[in-house]
Amino acid sequence: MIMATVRARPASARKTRYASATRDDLVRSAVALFTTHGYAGTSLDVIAARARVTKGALYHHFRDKQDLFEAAFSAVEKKVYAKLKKVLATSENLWVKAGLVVREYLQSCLDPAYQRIVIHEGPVVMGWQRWRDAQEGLSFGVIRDAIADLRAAGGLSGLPVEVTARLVCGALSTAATMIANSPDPKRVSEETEDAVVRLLGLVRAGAEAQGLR
Amino acid sequence: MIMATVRARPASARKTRYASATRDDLVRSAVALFTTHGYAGTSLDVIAARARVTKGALYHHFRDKQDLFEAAFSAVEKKVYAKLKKVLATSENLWVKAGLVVREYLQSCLDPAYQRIVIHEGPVVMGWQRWRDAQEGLSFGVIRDAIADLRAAGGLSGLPVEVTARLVCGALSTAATMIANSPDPKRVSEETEDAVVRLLGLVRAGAEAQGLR
DNA sequence: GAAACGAACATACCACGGGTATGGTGCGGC
DNA sequence: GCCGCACCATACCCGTGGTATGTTCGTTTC
Repeated sequence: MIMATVRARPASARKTRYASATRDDLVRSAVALFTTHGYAGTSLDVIAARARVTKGALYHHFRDKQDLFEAAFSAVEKKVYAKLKKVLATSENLWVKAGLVVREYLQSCLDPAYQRIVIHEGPVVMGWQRWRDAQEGLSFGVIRDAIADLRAAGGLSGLPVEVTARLVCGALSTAATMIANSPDPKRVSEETEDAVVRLLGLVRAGAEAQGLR
Repeated sequence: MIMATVRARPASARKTRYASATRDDLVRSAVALFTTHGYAGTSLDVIAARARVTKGALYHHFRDKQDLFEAAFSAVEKKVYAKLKKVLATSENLWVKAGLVVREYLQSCLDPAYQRIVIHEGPVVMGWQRWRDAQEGLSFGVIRDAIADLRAAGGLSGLPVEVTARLVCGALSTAATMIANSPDPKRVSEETEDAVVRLLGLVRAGAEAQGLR
């Protein structure tokens, strides 16, 4: 029984020392499957199969299913973070910049992966505390900083920054969910942006009127 | 082998024809366990045991685990709905009433059961669409109506009601989650209410300033 | 009034999926 | 050249959702 080297690997046997590549494959596979079928609806065997490995490899790189989920979470979050950071680099008027960040974040929230993994299943799978901490230095940090700038510039007298940022994020993610699940995303999207811009305008008008008095 | 009537029932054998009571027991048990251990972390056997029955009884009253979850969801939602309805019955100034509703909803969101079952796990377990529909006639309906009144009264020029209501709910539920998971709920709660009231004030000021022009 | 019927459960069993224990293989270090 | 470890596959265990079937007892029907 010689049969040479053709072991019954999941196909296209990877040689060796490609550990990080394997890890990335697993994360990509997890992101795709968690996005379409959810955390509970995706088995580890299927994730591993899509990455052309077995559960053994998976458990070599990750402690458990939750650990893999967190890796997928981070991967998705980092992309959005990069986009927001780029928008924030433009040096316009603070209020204008706030509008841009809001617009960009709304757009990011439309990504199915971000929506399901980060917004919806994140707090359930990871637990809210851990979910919050994981976002601290990423997309949420950007939004919080924007609001802090706004406050420092004089508007928003005495508004607690952290809390307000959370409120804004909550509202926006809800909005994005609404858009994504709408039968007519185009229309709802415009309506939502309109509403957000209007509200932002009202707050600005209120802040200025109050500031003048 | 006579042994009389003493069957090995899960203790305290219920006679018969107490079907609705059994159902309620199961729902109460589910609410309690889902609240503390989450949907995935709670087995049907444990739920049944707490209700002093077996899985057989559970599957007689509910199609599957998800069906039981929805029953628990409805039970929790109805309580909050009743409270909101009561607050809305007071006939004060519309803006004052809006403030009261916001305050009451925030308070309701602090209930661990409402927080975990309705806000967090609801959309994940039931799917967002179904979750949205299930809330339509309950707590969300109350908030949407309040905003509709506000708009009809002249303020909030041309704001889309449905969308705005979703934004408000999203922000408030996020706020409540933040409060509940804070190491110092008392302080964060006050801070949050302060922020919400301030923002509401800003919007009102903006609306009035804009309305005067 | 007893036989038939069905609601309201209990019991026994299966399949699937997360997790573990163990085995194998090739590369780097000495 | 052999040792050890990273890297991964295979085999297995067990908790859990779901199903199929059995059992009891009140209600109905003739």
